[in-house]
Amino acid sequence: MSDITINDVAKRAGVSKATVSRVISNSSKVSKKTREIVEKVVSDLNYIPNSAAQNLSQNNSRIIGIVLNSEDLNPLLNNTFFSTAINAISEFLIENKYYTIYIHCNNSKKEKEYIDFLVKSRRVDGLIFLRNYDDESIFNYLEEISFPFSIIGKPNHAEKYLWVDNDNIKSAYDVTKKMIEQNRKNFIFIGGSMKLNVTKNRYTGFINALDEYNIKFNKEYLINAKFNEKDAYNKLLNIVKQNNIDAIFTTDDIFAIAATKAIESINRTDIKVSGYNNSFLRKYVEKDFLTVDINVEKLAIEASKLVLKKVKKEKIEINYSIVKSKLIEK
Amino acid sequence: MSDITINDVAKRAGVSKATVSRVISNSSKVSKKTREIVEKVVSDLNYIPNSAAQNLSQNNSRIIGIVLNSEDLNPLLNNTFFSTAINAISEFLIENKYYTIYIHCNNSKKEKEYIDFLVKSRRVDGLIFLRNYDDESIFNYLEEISFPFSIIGKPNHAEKYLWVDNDNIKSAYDVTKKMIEQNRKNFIFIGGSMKLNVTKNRYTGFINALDEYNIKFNKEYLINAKFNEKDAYNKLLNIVKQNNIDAIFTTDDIFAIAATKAIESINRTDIKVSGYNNSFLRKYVEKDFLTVDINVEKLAIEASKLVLKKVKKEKIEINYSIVKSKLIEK
DNA sequence: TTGAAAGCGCTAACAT
DNA sequence: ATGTTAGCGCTTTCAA
Repeated sequence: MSDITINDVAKRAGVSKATVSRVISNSSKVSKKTREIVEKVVSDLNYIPNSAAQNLSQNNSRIIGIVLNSEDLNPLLNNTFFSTAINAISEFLIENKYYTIYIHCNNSKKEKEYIDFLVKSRRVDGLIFLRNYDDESIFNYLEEISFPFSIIGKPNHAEKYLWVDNDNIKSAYDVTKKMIEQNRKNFIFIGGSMKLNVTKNRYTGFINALDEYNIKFNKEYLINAKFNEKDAYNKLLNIVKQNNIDAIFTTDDIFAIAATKAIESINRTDIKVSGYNNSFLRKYVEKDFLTVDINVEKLAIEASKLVLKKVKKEKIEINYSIVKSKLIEK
Repeated sequence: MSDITINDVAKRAGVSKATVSRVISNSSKVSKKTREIVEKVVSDLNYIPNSAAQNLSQNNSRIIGIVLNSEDLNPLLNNTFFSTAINAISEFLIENKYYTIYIHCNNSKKEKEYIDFLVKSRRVDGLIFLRNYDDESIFNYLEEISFPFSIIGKPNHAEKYLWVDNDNIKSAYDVTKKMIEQNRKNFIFIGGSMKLNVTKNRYTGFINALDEYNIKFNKEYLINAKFNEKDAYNKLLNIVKQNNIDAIFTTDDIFAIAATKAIESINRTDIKVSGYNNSFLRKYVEKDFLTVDINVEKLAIEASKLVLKKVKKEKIEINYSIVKSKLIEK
């Protein structure tokens, strides 16, 4: 490695390193002539500034951390959410001269410690949380030390933080309404833990639609399942067998697929099913179902924009961004 | 933000910052007493060293870059390879006090430029390439400037670089042999581009097994497909319909699924199918097929180990690592 | 418009 | 065993 420094450039160009710095940062008043000379040398020597030196003197890192808690990993592996989000974020940030560091907290207890280390060592300028958790203490902490971060998924204290999300109440309402209009009345609801806002909100939208049509929902048909196929499958099968079910609303295509296979296994393909995420997995079941495209790219980019604004201390008019989701029928 | 520095700690502990530095780096001889005093202050003030300053004076970054070329993105999205690899790498590296930066080259032409920037700006100490490409000029360049990197997937110039891979020739041989032993003779081979070493090697192993049993392979049954279901599906269907096929060897579960659906559609489920990657997608087809678990975690970790050794200038006995894959039958 | 010089927070060689 | 000091490579004030 040659390791050209600003001094080499300065010497060769016959100027001071301050001038080179000015040309590099593309700012301050430098005469056109000087600029051209310096630029020529920079290009000849293929000079690229040492980032550690820049970071030290500017007290930043130009790195945004993407944080994933390991509890989220399993569901995400069955999903393109993770890859899509990371790719979208990194693509967006790199256009803005920021890099993305990826932190996977494989140990929930260590999360605070990890993040504290990152923040205090100034290794990152900001953070993006891939998910909202029930426990928001880490958000609270970061807010206290006024460290920039944004969250994908509306947090409980939505007014305090920067976040992006779909309107889950509305999308669930729309999906449910669609099924009701197809003469469905006897619903099962399958979702993840009710501790997750996403489950709560979709449940709310679901109930709203039923209320509007004066359909009442039997709480015994509310299934909170683990994110693996078998769990939802088994619970569901019991209910369907013994009851007059004609529709199954689920909060994830994974559940929807489980549901589809369950009803196929007992030849009840007349039952309507809906899911979320517009997963490519839908290709792998015979019977298609309703789903919702949550637009992960957009969520990722909006979250990046928000945290970047905060980092750059730009004015933030609205502390959140609602990304439109889309009902997919075929 | 308080931004405690080494000076604050030194002052408070009544020692010089050199001593604090020694305590931090946990090295040199510091008296037990002094160490305890300093450690107390460090913990009281919750001091964490500024990474930019450390990086600048040590001329490193403690960051390893994971590079993905966008050409690879599409196939990877249908796969857990990407998420699994990134998570395994980052988990391993963080235990070794390294961070992972993720670079997605959305523009192949810019790859060299991006990487050059990362390297020259000293933003990364090493790189891990998630895939091997036919064009190895970037590897060649990095080798010339002796910048540490490793590759997941055996490169053409295997002796020159650090890499990890499975023994694809052997695994393909094993799979094929297994099918032959089940009295299969008339094979179709479906793989990606023959420019990819992985395709070439699996094809070689496939042919080796056939040769051993004196079965000859009709080259017209060699399908090089794009990584989307339809492509393989259509080509395949034509061949199967008109010929006496009894087995389909494929280099990816995605292809295997396409194949399975194709043969199901014409009621030829008597045909044996094999794939690669032990994908969770297998759950979503009726008829199961043979597959190979390539052990992505291990590949990722071995690649991390190799590049880390290079970064730390440790002696590297063998420049590659062959990770055992596993034939999965049910 | 340009340069000199201080300083960012740390490490490491040297001295004691 | 500990302190002094000179960098690391940049940015940024201040002066000219």
